[in-house]
Amino acid sequence: MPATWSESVEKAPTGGGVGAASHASRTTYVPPHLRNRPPLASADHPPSAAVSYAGTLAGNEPQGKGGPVAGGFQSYGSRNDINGGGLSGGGGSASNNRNGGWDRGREREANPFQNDGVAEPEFAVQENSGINFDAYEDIPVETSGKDVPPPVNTFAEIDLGDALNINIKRCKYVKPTPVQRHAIPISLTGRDLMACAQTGSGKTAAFCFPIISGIMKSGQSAQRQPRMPRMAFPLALILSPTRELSIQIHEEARKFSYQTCVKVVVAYGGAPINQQLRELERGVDILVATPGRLVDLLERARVSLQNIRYLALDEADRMLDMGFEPQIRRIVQQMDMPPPGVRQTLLFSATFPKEIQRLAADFLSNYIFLAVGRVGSSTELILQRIEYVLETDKRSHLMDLLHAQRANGVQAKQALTLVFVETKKGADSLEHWLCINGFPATSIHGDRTQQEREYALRSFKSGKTPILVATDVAARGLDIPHVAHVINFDLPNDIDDYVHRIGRTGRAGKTGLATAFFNDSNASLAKPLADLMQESNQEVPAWLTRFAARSSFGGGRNRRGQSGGGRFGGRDFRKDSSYNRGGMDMYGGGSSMNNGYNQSGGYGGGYGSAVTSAWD
DNA sequence: AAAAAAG
Repeated sequence: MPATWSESVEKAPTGGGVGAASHASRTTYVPPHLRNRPPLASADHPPSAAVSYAGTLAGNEPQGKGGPVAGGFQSYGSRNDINGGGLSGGGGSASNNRNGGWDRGREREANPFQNDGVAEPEFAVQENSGINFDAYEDIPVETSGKDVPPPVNTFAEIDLGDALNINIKRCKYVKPTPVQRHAIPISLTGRDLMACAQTGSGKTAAFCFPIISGIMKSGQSAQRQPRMPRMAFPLALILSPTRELSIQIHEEARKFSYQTCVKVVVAYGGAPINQQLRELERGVDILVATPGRLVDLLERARVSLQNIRYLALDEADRMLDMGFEPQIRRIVQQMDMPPPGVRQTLLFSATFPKEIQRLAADFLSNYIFLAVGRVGSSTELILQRIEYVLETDKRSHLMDLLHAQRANGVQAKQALTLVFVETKKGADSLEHWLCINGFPATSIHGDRTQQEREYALRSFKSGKTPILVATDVAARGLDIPHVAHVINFDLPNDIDDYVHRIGRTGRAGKTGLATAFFNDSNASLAKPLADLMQESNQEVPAWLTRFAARSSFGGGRNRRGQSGGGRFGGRDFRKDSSYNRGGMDMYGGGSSMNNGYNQSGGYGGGYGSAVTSAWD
């Protein structure tokens, strides 16, 4: 067994250990994001790949192609009506209720961009500038549903409004990513949407832009009910499964809505509620929240959902799984929220099992299904290694991996390592063990105080504590730049969780490494894991294949098999006849399947042959 | 059996 990942990385150019060999065999394939990328400094990309692309890299800086963008933003120069609608047109009734006038409110608004690049000076590289957005054209996209609006190619084509366009520019978004190209026009026409999408390519923006734009154009921001001055009436609700993810979405949304009339507030548990209540009292258009705290706020009658026009569920499959479903139903169906068809509902996730799609249909009306991306273009950025490690050997094996990383020297600071364990107790004890052995580690899990959780995440992100031990609280959605290595110290039981965990690395077009410790207790994962690896062009160890054959022999089920390949969720469950009995028209209209079904042209057809994404 | 989400 090759001792370390760094060893295999060093050998990668010539083909060395197992990992390197598997990688070398794939050198001809260049993921779409990386085509035409400028040469990469190998130090920034410890785990592989950079070398392989050197031959095809041309000095083609994406931002140099600013033509369409510059033109796009300027073309909005005459569209004062959009901003005017929000700021002055609606100002009399809406914005004046807050802080005595919109200009005063604006003066007070903290600049959400000011910490960009300051908090992490050593990570000065612009995340976006390395991505060739044009190359995204190759990603397969599938849409279905009635009357799907065509995608756009530039932000300029979309009527988002001046203020939002300026913020898009501030975010250095040059061009819409595939999910944005498709989801934004769909959302702007008011249609409900179920999107299998990739956060790394701008998922948050894909649902935030239409919401912000829609609120601005309506000129109804931050309305208050004079009779109930202490009750907040948000126009949009964004729910997410963890507090940290809600915080992250809030930070993003604040950037997008900077210097607009749109007010974004976040509410989550573990933090003092009084400050959140004060924020809500000052007016809120978009409420980002975790379910528990929102229920609390609803019970206290401090929030009413009666004005909700937009509902977005991030990590929607998680939000609708067993643990969350009752709470979500309570919020969405049993309070005062307008029903489907009145409000607009947007569901986003990378993984969307058919069972969950069926549940989700309860919340949607005549929706469009959208799937973006596939195995070959994302997961291949992550080198997956599975090692057979007995429970008793895990710590010393982990120590070997970390020692090797440390030996890499200076770059080790940037090579953040995220270690997933199964239990909160396990996280605590592993963190403690790492620390007493001289490794700068911290941990995040649900038994730590919210203060500790946020501090741990900050400390990790900044590189101060380059090792983070985490439970699944950190598995989904969190965008942590510079995670070079994800170690599944304990493998999860659900292959979806594995996909989300390893997706914390290899983001924004960078490469990543994912190592997992496998032993007999993970037998049930063998088959789905081997299948997933095969689908993403990873080298599957022979012993794992044997394990998979053995464990699936006894009738071990996995979702991949059930869903007919394509655990990515790349198919609309409405097309599956077993979910569509008796000729019932699941599309919600009078049209036939043929009319209702729309393959977006030019993408070379389906990819039902098992598609997954390591991005969210 | 465990994690997450209210206090």
